[in-house]
Amino acid sequence: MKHNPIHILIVDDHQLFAEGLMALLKQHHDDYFFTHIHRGDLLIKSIGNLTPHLILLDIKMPGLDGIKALELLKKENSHIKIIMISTFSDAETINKCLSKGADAFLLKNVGITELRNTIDKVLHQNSGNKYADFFDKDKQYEWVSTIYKITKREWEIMQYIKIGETNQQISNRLNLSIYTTETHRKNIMQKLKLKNPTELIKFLLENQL
Amino acid sequence: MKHNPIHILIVDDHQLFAEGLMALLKQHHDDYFFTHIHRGDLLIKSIGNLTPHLILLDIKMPGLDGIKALELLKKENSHIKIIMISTFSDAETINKCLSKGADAFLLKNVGITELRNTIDKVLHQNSGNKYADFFDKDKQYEWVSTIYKITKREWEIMQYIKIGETNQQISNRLNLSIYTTETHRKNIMQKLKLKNPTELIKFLLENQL
DNA sequence: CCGACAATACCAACCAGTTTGTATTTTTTA
DNA sequence: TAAAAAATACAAACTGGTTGGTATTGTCGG
Repeated sequence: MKHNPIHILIVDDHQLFAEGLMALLKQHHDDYFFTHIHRGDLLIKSIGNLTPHLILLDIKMPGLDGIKALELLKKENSHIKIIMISTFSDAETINKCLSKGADAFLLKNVGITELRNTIDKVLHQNSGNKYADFFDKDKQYEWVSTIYKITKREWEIMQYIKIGETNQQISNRLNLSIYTTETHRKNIMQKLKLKNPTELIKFLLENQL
Repeated sequence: MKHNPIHILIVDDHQLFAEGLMALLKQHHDDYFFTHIHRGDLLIKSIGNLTPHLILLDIKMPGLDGIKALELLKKENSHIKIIMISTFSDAETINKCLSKGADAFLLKNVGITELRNTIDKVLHQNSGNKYADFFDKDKQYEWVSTIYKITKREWEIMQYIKIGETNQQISNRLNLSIYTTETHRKNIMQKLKLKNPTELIKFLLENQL
C-alpha cells in the first residue's frame, strides 16, 4: 500500500459528493488516485478499460441502479472490491447488496473516519468479511412519533406500505383483519395530513423512512 | 474577505457530504470556517447562538425540511445569505425556495467550481440577484426514453403523476379524455414493468425523474 | 406511399384505498 | 384504579386505478 498507488473508482451522480470524497481521501493518502463516473451504465461500458482496486458505488443513480451495476461487475471482475454507499438502508437492500457480492455497505451519513476504516479493512482482507452499516430506524421513528404522534403499530404498517404491500398483504403478514389495517392507514393519513396513497409514498421516500 | 474570516454553516444530514464540502471549500480559502448541523430542527434551535455569513442548506432532511427551515430563518435573520442545495429540482421547488428568500439554488450534481462561484456571488452582492440551477430534464427524459421506450406524451404524463395528480386532473389539464390518460398510464406501467401505482411513484422518485 | 409508431378514445369488470361512521378490548399511565 | 390511548374489528358507499381488450387518426421515415 505504501509503494503501489491504489486506484479508487467513485461512481456517483452527485459531482459535489464525489469531489468532496476525493478531497477527503487524498488528505491522508498520497498513494490514492481516483476516477469518477456519474452513471451506472457508463460504469459497465467503461469498466473494461479501467482497473480499479476499489469501487465506491452509489445505489441511486440514473442509467442503471447501483445494485444491478454491482451484480454485473462482480460477475466479471470478482477481484475488485466494492463498497456500496447509499442514503437508504432498509435491511432488504443491504442484504441484497451483500448477497450479490458487495464487500461493505455504508450510509452517506457516516463520517470520513468510518469510510477510511472501511476502505482499509476491505482492501486488506482476502474478502469474506462484510461490513454493513445498519440504519438507526429508531431515530427515524422517534421524530415521526413525536412530530406526528404516530404510534408503533402505525409505524410498522408504514414500513410495509413503503415497500409496496397492499392492505391485504399487510393484514396477512401481521395476522390482522383487513379492517384493522384500513383503520391504521386511515389514522396515519389523518395524522400526516395526507390526501392520497401517492402522497404517503412520497412522504415516506422523501423523509427516508 | 481577505481579513475577516467567513463563517459558513452547512446544514445537511449526510456527514460525508458535509465533510467533503468543507475539505473542498477550505482548499482555496483559509479564511473560511465551518459549522455543521445535521438536522433542520437543530438549526432553528441553535441559530440564535450562531452568526454565520452564509448557510448551505439541504432541502431533504429529517426533523424539519429545508424549505421550512429557510422560511423561519429568513423571517428572523434576513441578512444571512442562504444557498439551497438539493438533489431534486422541479421548477415548483426552486420557485418556492427563491420566493421564500433563498439567495441561490444549486443541485448536488454541480461541481465545486460552480459552488465556489455561487458562494462568491452571493457573498458579494447586496442581495436581489438570484441564481438557480434548473435541472436538465431533457437528460432525464433521454434515458427513460432510450431504455424504456417511453414516448414524449408518456413522459409528460409521468411528470404529473409524480406530483400526485389523478388521471382525471391530468386529463383536464391536457384536454384529454380520461380514457386516453388511462391508456397512457397503462402503457407506462407495462414499459416500466411496474405492478401498482406505488411502484410507479417509487420509480419516479428514486430515479429522480 | 406505406408501415410502424404515437396519440387518441372507448368499455366493462375488477381491485385497492378512502371516508365516515361505530364499537370492543387491551395496554399504558397519571 | 380509573381514564386515556392504542389496537383491534366491522360496514357501506365511493373514488381512483388496473386489466384486457378494440379502434381510429395522425405522422414520420424509409
